Amino acid sequence: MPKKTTNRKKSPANRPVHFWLFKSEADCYSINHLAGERKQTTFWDGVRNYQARNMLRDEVQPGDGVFFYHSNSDPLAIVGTAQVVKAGYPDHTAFDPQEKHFDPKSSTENPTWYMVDIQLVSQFPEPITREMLREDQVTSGMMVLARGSRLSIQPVTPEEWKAVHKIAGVKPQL
DNA sequence: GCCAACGTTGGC
DNA sequence: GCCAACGTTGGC
Repeated sequence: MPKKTTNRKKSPANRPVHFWLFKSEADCYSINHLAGERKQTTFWDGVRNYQARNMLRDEVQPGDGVFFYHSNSDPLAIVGTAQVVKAGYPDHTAFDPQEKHFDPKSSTENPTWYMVDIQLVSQFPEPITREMLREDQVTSGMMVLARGSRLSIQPVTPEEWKAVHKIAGVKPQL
């Protein structure tokens, strides 16, 4: 058997790597926050939308690529990439009344909300703004640009993954 | 700060 | 199960 040369985490059942876009308000949690974490890794808590929850719980897998997007910020942009390092597990911040995203419906026995762990892969040399995304044939179709697009966890196609890296002038590491 | 789009809640 | 009212998101 030849040695694997990539450092990519293997996905379950040889499932191909999927790609996602995670939104975060930069004031609340920016890519610099992630870069400053121990092991540059964090748990992605606070998602309180069922469609996004389903993706975190069922579809997002270790080794998957994540675009880090700053919403409600200046600039509005994809600012870098991360990789998923832990698959969906219960979001414990829903259990704690002290937490902003506390939800009494969710319990340890029957958790409503889920999160994954992600680790920083790269910060782009320059933020890839919505304007830049609109100018490119491939990326202009991304969900994040769609009118009224509020989903905080969004699927990204492999073509979009490549195209954003091309705009950024960065070689995809995933 | 405005407001359109969206998701959730709750009365019926 | 419908749908109006409401709260939130998030671009502009």
